[in-house]
Parts: sequence; structure tokens; C-alpha cells
Amino acid sequence: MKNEQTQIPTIDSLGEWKRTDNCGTLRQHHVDRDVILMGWVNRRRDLGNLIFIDLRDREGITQVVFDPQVNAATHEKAHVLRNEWVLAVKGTVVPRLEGRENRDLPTGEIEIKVEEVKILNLTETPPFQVDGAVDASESLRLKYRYLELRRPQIFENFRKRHAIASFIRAYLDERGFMEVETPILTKSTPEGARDYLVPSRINRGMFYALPQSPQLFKQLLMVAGFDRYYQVVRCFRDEDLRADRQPEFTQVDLEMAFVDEKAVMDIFEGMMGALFTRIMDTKIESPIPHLTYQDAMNRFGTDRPDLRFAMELVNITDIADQSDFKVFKGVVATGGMVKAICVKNAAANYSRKMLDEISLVATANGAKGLAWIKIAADKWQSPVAKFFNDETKLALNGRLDAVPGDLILMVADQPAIANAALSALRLEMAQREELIKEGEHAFVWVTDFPLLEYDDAAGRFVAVHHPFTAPVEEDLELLLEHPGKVRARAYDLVLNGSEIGGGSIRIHNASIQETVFEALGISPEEARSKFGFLIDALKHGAPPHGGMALGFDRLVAIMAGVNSIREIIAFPKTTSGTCPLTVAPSPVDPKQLKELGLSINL
RNA sequence: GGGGACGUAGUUCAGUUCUGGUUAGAACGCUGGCCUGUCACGCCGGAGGUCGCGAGUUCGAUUCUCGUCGUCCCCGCCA
Repeated sequence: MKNEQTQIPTIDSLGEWKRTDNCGTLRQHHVDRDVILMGWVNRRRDLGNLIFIDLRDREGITQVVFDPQVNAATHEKAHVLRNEWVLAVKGTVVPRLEGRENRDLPTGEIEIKVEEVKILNLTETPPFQVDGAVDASESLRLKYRYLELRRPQIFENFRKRHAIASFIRAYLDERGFMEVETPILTKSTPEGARDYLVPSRINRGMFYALPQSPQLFKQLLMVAGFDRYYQVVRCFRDEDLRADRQPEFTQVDLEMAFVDEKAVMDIFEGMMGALFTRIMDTKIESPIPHLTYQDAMNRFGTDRPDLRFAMELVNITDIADQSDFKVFKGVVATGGMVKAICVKNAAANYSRKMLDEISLVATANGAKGLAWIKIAADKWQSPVAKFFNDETKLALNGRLDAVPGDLILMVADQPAIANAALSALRLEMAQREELIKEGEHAFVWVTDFPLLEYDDAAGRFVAVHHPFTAPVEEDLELLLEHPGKVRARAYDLVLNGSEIGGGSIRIHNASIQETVFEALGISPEEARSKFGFLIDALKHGAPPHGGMALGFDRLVAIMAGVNSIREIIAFPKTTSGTCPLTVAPSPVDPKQLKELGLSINL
């Protein structure tokens, strides 16, 4: 008898059994119903003569009971069941005994009195507990991703992702947008991110590129008269990864003919409002506030400001210049600026050691250091206090609205660095001071971007958005003389300090497009070979058009309340671009390389 | 390409660090037994470790040194 128990149990076939209900729906009013449930063993509680199993599927958990008085053979069989085994149980819904209900479970008023059980599959000892309180390391969870995804709280992220995608599709369908698929094997283009390349076997030595976005194809669809296009589409960029960046990611890509900026922005603004009402049951601020790029940089030091809290950057260059602090004066003399933030009522909370830690945030972003002032009742407590006289102290306090108890952080550097450092400090201090309320969602449009900016590394101007973005009409004449002064008809949608979307009105005039290429330092020959098909298309009746792309993964991550987009991508890659589950990328057979005419040269 | 943190049982960690020493611990999981109302069931017993990998120093390295690999966060990069 004992031997029989230690044998590996046989796996039963499903046979004629049909699932009647899932594990999340049965309630008091289903009592006496004969049911067949199927799912995984979440937990077992073997009391000897009475065995409880929590059976789990994606809809929930139902307790099933094996009682020798119901069926002795079935009860005997149930002793060997283990966590994560796959079961089918046939039985009857019965009410739980008085006082034995489980209030934590939606199905907690009932249980299943099992008459028969089928073991549909066994399992090896799981590498981590699906129903465990402690998390395994992320690489282990990625290697056994199918177990991680079995966890209810993880699964709910994907239910939400699906609901958001469905809603967006319906919203756009109702407004006349057509989903059109565009090529995944396409042409490598200069500008922008590094391409993923795919060698061609039929055309040896030639390469396709995976699209960084369907940008050019959607413009061609506008030329074709499709009028309103959208696509939930995978995009690929061969750049280093981050918590909010994967090499392949999903965009809601959209393009409209015969429109201006407002028409495109209205579509997205309406979509976000309806989406947050439906999925999050919250109203977003309406209309969504606008900031110009200049205002965003001046007030927040970044083009994607987090508006969930204030603590704006304040320019104190003129006051700093009147101090005797050589570092400040030196920076001002070389065209730099001094900016500051005032952390309200924080002076007492930060020791010298903590301020040293905080200054690392500034130096990590390129600043040479951080100057701080603790405002006391009638004096400054600060390493730089001695460089300021009473007048300049008063002026600075006044400029920053600083009152006793406040902490002032200052950075002096070239504008790009001062802004970057203080922008990072602003986020750091908001986190430390817990200024960001749970569940808050602050949208903002950022507009009036420059069309081009000078790239020191490349030694030329590059497109801030992309090379197909239309310049503001009255700035057109500046294009070749003062490229940096031309404004773009571009707009970004920012949510909680994260850029979740961006778009522009496109160039639909071939000669303007050629001029922009010229301003970018792209020769007519190169423009012809790389973008000839676009120029040709623009010459064949391109309508005015514009559009936008939404970073779907980032949006879902924010709506799901998770910190990394890996949490809402079913099979994501690690920060070094590998997949622990499939072990990709991997070497390939030399035969495959030969067919492609490739050889490896490391 | 650069900076930081981490790597010890199946898992999450402690310890070993400054002070190298022969049996490296806990919890959960796994496993054998007992148990008729559990729901993080309980009780008694058991198994389970190249201390990421390599080299060096040393009589002796999980511990010290150097290198390397992996994971995560950040800068650069990402139109």
C-alpha cells in the first residue's frame, strides 16, 4: 500500500470532461450545481483524512475538498497532489460550514465537494513559488517567465494592457481610423537610432532594417489618400536598455491628412480622457495644460516635466553674479547660469552626509558640484554663506520664496548641464520628501520645440524630432542661415515626467523637405539614395498631414503602477538585451552564415 | 563606452569582511511520517551548498587581491 503512494502518479487524459466553470465565479447561489473545474494547485492543506486544495486559474481561486466519505478512492489519490500540478475536478458546489467561510476569497462562501479528480500534468519542483510572498530575482523570473505570468497580480497587468489596447482600437475605429500593417523588413535609414539589420539571402551583401517606427510608410499612406491611419505596432531600436526602454517596443502609431497640430492633439487628448475614465475610473485635467519647450526648460530643466509637484527651477544667475563666490562668478563669466530649487521645510531633515549623497545626483548629471543653503530664522547655514552679503541673501530668499526651514539647492554650469542636474535633483528631492501622491496623473503638452539642434559629436545640426517634421512657416527663411532658431510644428505628450507620445505636422512639400535635408548636411545624392522614394511621393500629390505615436508600453506601465516596462511585456529582455528564457541572441550554424555570405569577425 | 549596487541551499537572505582555520546557518520550498474543517494548516523527522567563474597571495581562500561573467539602477546613447 505504501509503495503505491511513492510511485510517480500516472497522468490522466482529459477524455470527455468539459470545463463547466472557471475558478473565480462560483458563489452561494451556485450551491448544488454539478461542476467540472480545471486549473493549477495553488496550495494544498492535507489534514490526513481531509484534504483541501486551492485550485487556481486566471479568473481566481476555488477551494476544493477531498473527503473519504464522499469518495474513498478519490481521496486516496489526492494525497499525492502537489503545488502547481494541473488538475480537473468533478464535484458539487456546497456551502462552507458556518463560520468557515473565507472572507479574503471572492469564492470563499462555497467549496467543491470532489467526487472525481484527474491529474492532467505533474510538475518538477518549481524554481520559485508561484504563490510565494518572497520574490525571486528578476533573471530567474524571466527564465521561468511562464511561472511568473501565472501569478495573479502579474496576470492582471496583462489583462489591463489588453483592455487599454482594445479601448484605443475601438476609440480610433469610431473616429474613422483604419489599422494598416506596414513592413517589418524595411530599409535602413540614416538619422535617429541604430538599426537592427537583417541580412538578405536572395540579395547577398544587402540588408533589411527593422523599423524604428513606421514613420515613412504612414506618410506614404497619407499620399495614397488613406486619410486616417493607425497601427498598434512593434518598433525596434538597437540602443542600450533602461527600465523604460526595450529593444522592441509597441507604439500606437497614427497619421491624419488635412489637419493641423490641434486636430491631432485633440484626438489624443480625447483618447486619454476617455481611457482614464474607463480603465482608471479617474478624470484627467481637461484641457491638458500646454508648455512651450522654452518654458519647460526654464521652469523644470527638462522637456518632460513631472507636474505632479511644484518645486520649480529658479534662475538666480544675476544674484549669484553679485556674490563673492568665485565658482558662481566664473561660471557666469563664461556664459553659464546659476539655477536653484527651494525644498520647502526640508532644512532640518538633511545631514551633511545626506547632502553629500544628494550632490552625487548633481555630479552624475554632469555638474561639478552642488551648493546648498539651510535657511534658519535669521541666518543661512551654508558652506557658501560667507560669499553673500545681507543684500544678496535677501534678494535670493525673495527670488525663491524661501522662508526659515527651507533648503535651497543651487547648481552653476552651462545651461544644458545646470538644467539637467537641477531637473534630476528636483525629482530626487520630490521622492525623498514624498511630494508625489499615489494615483495622481499629470499630463502636459510640450510644444514649440526647435526643429534642429547642433550635435557636437556629429559636427552638424540634427533633427530634434525627425527630419520629416514641418518647420513653423514664418521661420522657414531661417532654415539655412540660422538652423537652430527654426521652430518645429512638433508636440510631445508627457505624463508624470515620462514622455509617452510625440508627433508633428509633416513636410508635404518636396522642396521644403529637400531644404531640411540640406540644413541637416545631407547631400542631394544621399537624400536621393536614402529618401528618394519619399521625395517622389511628396511630388505626387501629398496632402498636408500630421500624426503622432504613443509609447504604449510606458503608458501601460504608468496605468498599471509599475516601475519598469518589463512588468507589462510578456517576454522582455534583460538590460543587456538577452532573453534568459530562450537564451537569445545565440550563435547560428555556419551553414546559415554561408548562405547569407556572412563571416564573423570579432 | 563610463559610474554604482548585488552574486552564499531550489528560493529569499544572514554569516564569513576590518580579524583567512577543518561541522557555512535561518525561513520558505522539497521529502518521509502523523493529523476530519484547513485556508501562510499544524506537529515530528530527513535530504539539499563547486559560497557566480578564473587566477594570485597563503601551510590553508566562501572570506584578502586582481581579472572575468551575469543581473539591476544611472550617465552617454535612444530622430
